[in-house]
Amino acid sequence: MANQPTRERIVAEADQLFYQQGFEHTSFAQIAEVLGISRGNFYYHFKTKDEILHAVISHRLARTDSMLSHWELEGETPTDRIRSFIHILLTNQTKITRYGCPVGTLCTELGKLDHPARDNANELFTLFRSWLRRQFEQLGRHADANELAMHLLACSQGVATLASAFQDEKFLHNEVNRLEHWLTSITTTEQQESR
Amino acid sequence: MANQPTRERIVAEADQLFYQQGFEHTSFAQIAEVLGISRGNFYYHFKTKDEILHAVISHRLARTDSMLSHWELEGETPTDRIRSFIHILLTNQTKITRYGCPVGTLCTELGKLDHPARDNANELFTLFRSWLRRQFEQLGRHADANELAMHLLACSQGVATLASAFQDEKFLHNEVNRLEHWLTSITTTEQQESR
DNA sequence: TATGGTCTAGGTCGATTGTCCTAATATGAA
DNA sequence: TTCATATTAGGACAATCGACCTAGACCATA
Repeated sequence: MANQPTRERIVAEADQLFYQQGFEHTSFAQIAEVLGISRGNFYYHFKTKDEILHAVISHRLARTDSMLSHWELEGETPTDRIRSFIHILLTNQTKITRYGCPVGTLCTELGKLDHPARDNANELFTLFRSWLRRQFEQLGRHADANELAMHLLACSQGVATLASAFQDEKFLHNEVNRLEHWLTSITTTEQQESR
Repeated sequence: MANQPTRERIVAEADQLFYQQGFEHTSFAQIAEVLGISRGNFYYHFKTKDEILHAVISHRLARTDSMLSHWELEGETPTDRIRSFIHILLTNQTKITRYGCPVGTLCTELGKLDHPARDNANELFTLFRSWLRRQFEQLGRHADANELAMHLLACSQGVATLASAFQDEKFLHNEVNRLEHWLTSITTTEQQESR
């Protein structure tokens, strides 16, 4: 049977390093060195680097999926749930300020590399997008739910990029406040319209 | 004397390839092949790859600076000038949909590589930021000019990232319309407040 | 025609990359 | 214990990377 610990350790470390240094810039030698295992050992668990990338993306997809489900159970109203999304910017503010958004930077890199796993990585975006769209629909915004979801996704994406470039956590907080106000205005507008 | 054409051709081609494929993923061999010159010829004009990167960034800085000056002369009101900024998303929509924002993707990559030229590349952001801040100040928004500039920068940044990930030009147009409405609301709000 | 500086071509270097191979070790069932 | 399987270690491979070097072509001026 597969030795899960080692395989999982590889995926977990590759996940971190791909995020912090980028996929291409991270080598087998480095992952092996950090984990304290030999380079050759890799090819028992993964035959190619792309296989590791695929495993990392799958891992992220699963983790994201469970996080969204958790938000679904935790938040009482759609507004609360959308707020949960906005607040990942605060939860991960240190890492985001250093390395940007894990989803956006990976998709951008794979896009430039014209890598086959690009569509796979984009699924991460789609996961958030579909979830957010559903929340906006539950808010009564059936007509423009998709547009609102994409807008919120784009905003948080830009916030992460600039916060990372300027290493500015204060800016990040400002934009989170702005997004919260926007979310409130969306909600109240909807309530007014639905009356 | 220096043979400017060859050096300029190297910078121009490296500029394109760094944008389309990323800095690290672009090799000397490829640039040389595209230009039809020998690899060794590079090292007469540039001693290291970082020198080429530096030249590319300087080239972009100069071009951006002249573009901003042009907008300054062309636009009659601050609102018109800010609109010019928003409209680069339309002007370069094809490239942005394919490769994302040239500034954002470069800064993100250099950040992950922990490259010394990172601060240099961030100057591109600062150039836009300062220019936008000045426009908002001329709009009377002295208190939050910097915040508004950062916000607009972040929005267009996020739009470029998502338009690239989803290869969606329609979304890009939607967001440009949204930004234009936002700009109008900013202007009218200011006029109301200043009365 | 000479001369000296500018520019180019092509080969070579060590280091690193992803990949592969084989031998050794660990593990667990018979 | 015995043996098959699962797992690991470490060396070797070709390819590619950035970098360097040298010989020669080009070109202007004297």
